[in-house]
Amino acid sequence: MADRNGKDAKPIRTALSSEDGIDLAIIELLFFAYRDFTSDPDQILAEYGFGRAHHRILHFVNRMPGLTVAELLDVLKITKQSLARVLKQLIDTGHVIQIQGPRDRRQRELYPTEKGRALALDLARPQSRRISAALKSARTTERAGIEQFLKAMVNPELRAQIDNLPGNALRESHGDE
Amino acid sequence: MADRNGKDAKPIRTALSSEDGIDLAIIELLFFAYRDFTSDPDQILAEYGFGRAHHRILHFVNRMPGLTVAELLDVLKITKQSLARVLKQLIDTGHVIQIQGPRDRRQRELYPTEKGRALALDLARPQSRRISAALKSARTTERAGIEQFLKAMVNPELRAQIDNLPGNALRESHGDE
DNA sequence: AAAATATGTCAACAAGGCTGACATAAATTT
DNA sequence: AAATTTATGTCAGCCTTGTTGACATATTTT
Repeated sequence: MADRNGKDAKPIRTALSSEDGIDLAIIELLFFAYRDFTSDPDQILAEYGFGRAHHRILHFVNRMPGLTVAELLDVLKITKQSLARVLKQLIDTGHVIQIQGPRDRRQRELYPTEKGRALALDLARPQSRRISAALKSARTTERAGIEQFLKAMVNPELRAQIDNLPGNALRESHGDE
Repeated sequence: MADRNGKDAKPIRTALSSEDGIDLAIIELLFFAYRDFTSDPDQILAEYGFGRAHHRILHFVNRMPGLTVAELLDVLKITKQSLARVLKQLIDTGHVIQIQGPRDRRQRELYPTEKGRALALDLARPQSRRISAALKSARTTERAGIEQFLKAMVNPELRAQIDNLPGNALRESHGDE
């Protein structure tokens, strides 16, 4: 009757390692790399009382000006109620503006203001600098290999989200087209 | 008096692109890659009523068995109150156990149980599979280049956290030593 | 005219961060 | 031996950002 719920079990004292064929090195590298990659903009955002949610919205509104609320929801994969709260703050602070859709007047097209564009750039700059430095330090100037690897990490059915962004030369052959 | 707080400003209709020398391609690839990289374990965790916080704790307890609460806090960079809530659940469910430190009896050494080790492996497996597939698809079998890039993305002063993990052959020369 | 769609909004809830305050046991310092 | 510091635990409350469900409005489609 001991060990009813798994308590009072024995401790495992050996470290998990690459024994079971798990690629721990890259799993952990992705964790640490992403943690620090996001820390740069996080600091700037805090000055504005913003968070990562604001960053994501601001980034995609800048990358796809005029996208509708529904389109933004689709990229971010969150609910409209979640979006509304954060988007409202970006609108109230004059970083984003809404314009009634020209063909369908129910839609709200989202655009950055100059202020919003400037902030998006401020947030992107340290990330870009970090990437640039990392690319240099990786002796193998294998930028292409790194891009291919990262893209291949994305779910196949969602890779279109990448291809649909403007000026992304990173398109694979799609059979025809 | 118009434009008091940045509202009623003009919309910018041009998309942000690689104009200002910002590396948008890799910024976005990291975002999408990490989003999907974490989605695999997230699904499994949901079955247990766990979240990403549980995953992080479980991972590092498995990778550094016997580490103390203070050491874990240092790796995760969260407060002990945040840790306590989640760690308690892992202990109550028999995934992690605490053992009084042998030299310093104030310390609590954290160990995975068999159950905890099994779950950690279940969570790591799909991530490892995704990485393996991505490495294959990146024609350039430049694993080393990718590892170097990711490591170079981490804050220099925090790279020791990577080096201190067991069985990580990814050590740079540190001058002497 | 009726139904469907795009958006907004209200209310309530949860996870997982945070801070501040205080308690305990054990180690260290005086 | 006494006082202080350290490692940990815990209580209470707050914030952000996600969730669901319900309902309102304007506009487009059927």
